[in-house]
Amino acid sequence: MTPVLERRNLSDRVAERIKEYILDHGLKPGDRLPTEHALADRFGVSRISIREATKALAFIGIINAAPRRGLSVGQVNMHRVSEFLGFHLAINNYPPVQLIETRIVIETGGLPHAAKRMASQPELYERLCDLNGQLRVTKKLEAWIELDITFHRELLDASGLKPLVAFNDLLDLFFRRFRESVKKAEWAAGVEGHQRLIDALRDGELSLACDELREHIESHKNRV
Amino acid sequence: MTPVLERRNLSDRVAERIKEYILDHGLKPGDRLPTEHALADRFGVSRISIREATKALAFIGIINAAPRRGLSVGQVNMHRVSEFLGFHLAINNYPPVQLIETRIVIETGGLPHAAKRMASQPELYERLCDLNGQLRVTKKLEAWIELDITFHRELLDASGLKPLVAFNDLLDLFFRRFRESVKKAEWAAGVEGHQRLIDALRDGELSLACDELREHIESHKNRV
DNA sequence: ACTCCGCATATTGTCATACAATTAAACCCA
DNA sequence: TGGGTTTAATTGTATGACAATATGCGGAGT
Repeated sequence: MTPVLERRNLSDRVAERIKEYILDHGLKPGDRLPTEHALADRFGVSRISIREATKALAFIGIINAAPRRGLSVGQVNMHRVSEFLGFHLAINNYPPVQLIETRIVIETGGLPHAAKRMASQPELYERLCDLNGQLRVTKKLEAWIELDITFHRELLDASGLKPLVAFNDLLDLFFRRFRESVKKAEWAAGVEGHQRLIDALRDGELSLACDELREHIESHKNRV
Repeated sequence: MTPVLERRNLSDRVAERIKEYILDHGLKPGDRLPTEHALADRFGVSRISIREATKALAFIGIINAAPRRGLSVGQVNMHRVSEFLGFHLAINNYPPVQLIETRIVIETGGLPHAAKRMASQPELYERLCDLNGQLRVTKKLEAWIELDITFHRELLDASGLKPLVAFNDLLDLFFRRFRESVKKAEWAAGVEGHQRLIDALRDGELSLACDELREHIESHKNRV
């Protein structure tokens, strides 16, 4: 039926067609797609090509595949994207200082929005305070790192700017290794820094909060 | 040989192993990988699984595949990722206001660094000035949009923060459609805004530059 | 000896087929 | 009607085969 598409990898073209199919039919995340066999018939290619295309799409979360449930539209997984981009950055070796500076831009950039929202939603402060409380009593390095990441993520999430959160997820890949060299004494300092930061945010002391956060992130500079 | 990895899609695990292989061997873009058969032997899986994994990786540009040349490490194709992020947007619809605010954060966040570098590298100013000059005399909308994107890219690039530039490239995808609704009268205003912005940057008037840029980007808000 | 043409060969691209694993749905029986 | 069991549909993985194609080697011609 399909009169031989152009050149290029067949599976790439198939992936393109599948995306078109989703958009043309107005499918939303969770909606189901035809089976692999049906798609193979529809596009006039073998199941192999369909699978290579769906695998590629599934890899980044555009679609999900499960035995017996078939294919369905997925929510694109930002974390997955972060992994790839992280890989990209890893092999390109961006200088750590640039990563740190970028992180400062992203995180402090979210603060004004977070402050605004916090003024009308006190539970944002509560949440961050609670997280920092957990951080304060955590003894194991690994758990501490996870919590620290969560704290920074929630802090940025409080800005309400989802794309910014996605970018931050990405940068986190690199900071994991920095975090692993954190010293015991620095934990406490970090926790106190967090506290001053969110208190300043709550009180509307925006520039103070920015300074605090910048200093907090810059402490990584010593370790590069 | 490999004693049955964990659960999960075999091809996902293979993709993971391939990424590890690249990192462990310190391969750079352009370096060649083993052939599909060799990888199949190495990982103890069939060629199908290797192909599904390599297809997924190739889809976003982590590796390249060509007949007779074999597999090689690629540069992650920002355009490819953008495409897929754009698809994400088409399905999930981030509120345009969030995108605009995110963009303001990214671009104004680069300004302090740009100002610092511009003080010691006057050619950065020259370059931007030249670009804006071209912008001033461009008559066709399409060319104007391309130039405008280039201007903003170079502006951010002047900050020296490559990761920030990468993020901005992602956001650009979303702004293309806004730009297409630009009115003739607004072109001129945009060009003058650019000029005031870079002049302020050159003069070290940082907060003035930030205000100018914020206002410039916020002008998109009217069009959503 | 040097150049250029052609061919063998290695590698990805695509296909057909088969079976395993899983699970959602249908069905049967009490 | 309810619950357990069977069935069937769908993805997951493997094997084998052939096509297409570019690369590098070798041979022929000058």
